[in-house]
Amino acid sequence: MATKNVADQTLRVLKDNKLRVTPQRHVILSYLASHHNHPSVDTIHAALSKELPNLGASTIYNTLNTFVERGLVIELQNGDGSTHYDYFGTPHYHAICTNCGKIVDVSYEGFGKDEKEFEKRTAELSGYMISGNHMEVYGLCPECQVKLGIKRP
Amino acid sequence: MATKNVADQTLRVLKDNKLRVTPQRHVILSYLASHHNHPSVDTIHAALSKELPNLGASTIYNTLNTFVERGLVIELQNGDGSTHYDYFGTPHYHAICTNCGKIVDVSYEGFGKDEKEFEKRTAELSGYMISGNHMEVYGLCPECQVKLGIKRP
DNA sequence: CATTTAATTGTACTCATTACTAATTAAGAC
DNA sequence: GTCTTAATTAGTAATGAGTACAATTAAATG
Repeated sequence: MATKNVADQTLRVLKDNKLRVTPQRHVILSYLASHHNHPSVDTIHAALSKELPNLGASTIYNTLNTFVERGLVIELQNGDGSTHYDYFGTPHYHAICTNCGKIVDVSYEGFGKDEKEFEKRTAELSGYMISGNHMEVYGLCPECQVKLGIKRP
Repeated sequence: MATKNVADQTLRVLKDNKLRVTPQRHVILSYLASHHNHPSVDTIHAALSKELPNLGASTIYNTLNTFVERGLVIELQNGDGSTHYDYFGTPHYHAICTNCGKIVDVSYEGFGKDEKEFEKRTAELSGYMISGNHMEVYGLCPECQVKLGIKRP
């Protein structure tokens, strides 16, 4: 059994979600699935304009909003004024640098279980019918600690 | 020992943070400390314009940004396009309704401890020097579940 | 293929937030 | 209390992310 490439995988994801398969959607989702750089709309636009020269910014907004509605992708704010996007393959959360805005994925064995437990507890406490969560941790990334001359205790 | 009122408490908070005490800052912080409605800049402006008729929107933005920098207040997005603010008295997190945007505070015995543990683990995994976090859970609030005719399992 | 229905695009627009500047004011020294 | 000065405020203009809209294009279905 050969390993599926990203294009095949994302094609299947689109079909499974009953989304009409357009080159734009396919390319955007493939970009998100193969990069872990938490791009903004601008970043995506710049990266894909070689592949699809007529790709419009409004299409990217539309497409990403559709993906977010289906839960394929999540939105992140890092304080630079624009929204960043992340394809949500395996359970993880984010550490965001308060100095340079860098976002990294964090996970550990059992995070998925902890997360479910947290959602269940929240449902009991609040009465909300939970559909998802964001966990973000803020701080200085290793590079900025060096750059700012900060010693770790 | 008499219980301090909100105005006295917030005055102390401003002084402790070495912030110059202005009526604007005092009134805005008192509003946040005595309301748990997670207001936007507009909401605050509308609520305080009786008390301070000349209060400018830019002052509210400046003031809130100052408070956020000092960690007195945190920012929240509920998807309506504007930023909401919350005075951070005791450790808690937020449940946000994906239908109406309502934000409620959630906490439980031991949440503060869990939170610290989570930050410590994140520091070890990512190398970040942690200064804070946001935990948010999304779902339908009880009112919207009824409104949308959804049965809870 | 032909039809139907949805997606894309570009432009115009909205509106939250920031930048900038002149006028005002809080805090501390005398 | 008055003075000094450095910070804050308020108003307006500017920015820029994101949305609305209408015409065009393209995917799905049979």
